[in-house]
Amino acid sequence: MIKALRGTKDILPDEIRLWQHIESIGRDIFYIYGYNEIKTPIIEEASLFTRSIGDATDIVQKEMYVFCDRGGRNIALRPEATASIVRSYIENSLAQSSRGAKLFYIGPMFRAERPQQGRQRQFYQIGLEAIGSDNPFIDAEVIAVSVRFLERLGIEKFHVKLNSLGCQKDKIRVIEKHKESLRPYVEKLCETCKARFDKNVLRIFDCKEVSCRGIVENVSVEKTLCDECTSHFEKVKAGLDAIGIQYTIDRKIVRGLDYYTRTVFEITQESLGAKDAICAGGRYNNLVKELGGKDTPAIGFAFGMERLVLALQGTSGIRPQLSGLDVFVAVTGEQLYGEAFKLTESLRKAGIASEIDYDAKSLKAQMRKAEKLGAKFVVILGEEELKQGKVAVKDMAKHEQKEVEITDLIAELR
RNA sequence: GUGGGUGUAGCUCAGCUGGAUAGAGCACUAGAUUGUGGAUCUAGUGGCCGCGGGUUCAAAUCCCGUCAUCCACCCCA
Repeated sequence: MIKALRGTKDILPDEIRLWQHIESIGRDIFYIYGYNEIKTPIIEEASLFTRSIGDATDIVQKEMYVFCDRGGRNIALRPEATASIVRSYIENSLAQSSRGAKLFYIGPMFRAERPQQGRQRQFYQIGLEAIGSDNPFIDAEVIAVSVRFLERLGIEKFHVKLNSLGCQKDKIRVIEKHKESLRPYVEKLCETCKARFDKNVLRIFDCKEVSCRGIVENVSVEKTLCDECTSHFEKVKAGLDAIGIQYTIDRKIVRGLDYYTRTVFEITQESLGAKDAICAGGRYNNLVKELGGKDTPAIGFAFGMERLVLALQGTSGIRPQLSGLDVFVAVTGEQLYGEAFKLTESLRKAGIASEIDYDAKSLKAQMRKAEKLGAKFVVILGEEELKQGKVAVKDMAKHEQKEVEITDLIAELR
């Protein structure tokens, strides 16, 4: 038997209502804040991601699906959307668009990770990007959108963590500084932190090993950002304060993608387990230029759809049901299916959601099926009534039944 | 990539110190007097016991391998 690939899954009709619910609330809130939807291809030239995310990162080195197509091109399944959107922004000159470059997206991403709760190899993200401004109000606005989105969904117990990585110069300086101060202790660090020393020093400060924590505490963390970045960060905080968005400053928020600068943030949610980040994002002021566009600042975030679904299932919030059926058409005998077929078609043509079971045996079985499908009405075709041009219409909720002229049926059901 | 847990009916699971036709609940199908739903009762369908190998007179049960899955690490939404 062929099964779905590791880390991929089917989203079945029962669950998909929840997905649609999330997407529709997302679309609403994003439009309210002035964002427009964009769909970019799932496949891109692999170099787009090695250049944007960083060719030393795990995402690119170990987790990206890369293959050669028949033309010998080096293709990647996108591991995230920001790079694609920036590529599209440059390629389509969206800077010139009157709609501006506030964009949102919903779609699948691919990373060859080991699956666990809230982590799939094909997973879905819903996110947005605001390209074109470095104004700290935009940072505050973008964070506000993500918070309002969660509020509208009815998800509770989430927590905004905020940090600033500073500009490119700050980042390099901070990394060098940390390496310098940690260098004497490298041998005492745990194995993963030894690897982190070269790859991602900042993460050492987030290590759970007791020994590493001890070392880290003794290393002085001085003022790390330049004046401009400090002031920018202060304004972002002031913006959030002004509109009542709660957050905490967390110096450990580092983000794994190379392109982040200045503001970075993460939203965690309690019911998610180890993968508790439901949303993450930040500024990427150098990316547009790096991918060949004009020097343009930008900021964005992404939510993990699977994690939104988990959080929503963990909340006592709304659970959308499969939409009910208007009418179930039942017959009292096999020979009536011809009439029933025509009648059902006329109902559907009139926009009334109708179902019929051509293989049902007894009327009882058909009634049961109507009940299961959640039909509001059952239209019963009986031999006697049909001779007079009538059918029986049963209101399932009221347990009432009456005879109706076929010619009046559609009006009756509306 | 690393570690641990788990693979038995569509779903949740029992059975596992080897022993005869592999079980329950839910779900599904049908029946409980004539052409009428939800409740109840009755019956029925449905299993290569994940896959491959080994030990044994005998394997769902023990051993090895493999795949899948879950949780955690790494990393990350």
